[in-house]
Amino acid sequence: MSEKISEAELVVMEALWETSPRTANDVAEQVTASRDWSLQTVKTLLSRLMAKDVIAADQDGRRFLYRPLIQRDDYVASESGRLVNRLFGGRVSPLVAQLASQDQLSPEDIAELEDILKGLKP
Amino acid sequence: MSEKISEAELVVMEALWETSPRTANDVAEQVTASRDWSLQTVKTLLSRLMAKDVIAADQDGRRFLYRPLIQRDDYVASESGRLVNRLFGGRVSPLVAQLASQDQLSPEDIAELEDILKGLKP
DNA sequence: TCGCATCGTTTACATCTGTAGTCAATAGGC
DNA sequence: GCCTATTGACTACAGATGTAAACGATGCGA
Repeated sequence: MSEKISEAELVVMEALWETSPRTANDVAEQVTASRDWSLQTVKTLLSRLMAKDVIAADQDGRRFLYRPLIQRDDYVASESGRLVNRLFGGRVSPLVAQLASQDQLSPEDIAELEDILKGLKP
Repeated sequence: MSEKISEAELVVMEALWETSPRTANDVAEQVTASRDWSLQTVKTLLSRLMAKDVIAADQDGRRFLYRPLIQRDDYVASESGRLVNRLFGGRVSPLVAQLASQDQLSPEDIAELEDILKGLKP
């Protein structure tokens, strides 16, 4: 569901998922802390996200307050699913095996994975 | 390491990872089984992959035999890592939790995950 | 009330991507 | 030896993306 969110647009979405509703300036301020973008760039990205119907804006006097229309969880789920399908034929365990072999699994990850599995087993 | 591989280019890479070295026609034949592309399109994608230095071609008479320069495992590892970093702050378990909550975990996945964890525990 | 600061909107432009046609070299058949 | 089919190279072009300047409305302070 909903159009593809590009890399740059995602940065803006993250800001909105973190706090919303908020103004364009407010978003830009947070975003430019990590990316060296101009205010105009952030505004363009907000427009494009509006066009893609993944955010909405409510007028507040002369400005707009932007808020996400899709949940981060939903986005993350669909992206994760896409990756698993694209690279692992839809199987999750090869992905984890891959990450494990890269030492990307922290002890906390391991403990939490055990809990997850326990929860799925009963 | 190495340039970004686009979605369409990845389809061609998959064909080369599966069998290589092979000719452009050979690749195209396999690829067009799943995508409705012309031979020219596949050749263009091969050129771009060459430009990105992720494949190489060895002359064989009047034609070329193409082969990957990067391993599928390496690509998959870096893409997986990118996703985990981008969406889960580098933590793997939230990703699995996410997939689990979407019922994307098959019983085989669960069994294999248990094995993976067992292997990491001793 | 008048100019300026502030927003959002429109326009711009280079690059990347998807998709493919055309061209030029060349090798093999007749 | 000449024509044709094959093959890689070059060119094309529309849409997406990254990045941003210019423009236009409008409300606020003087």
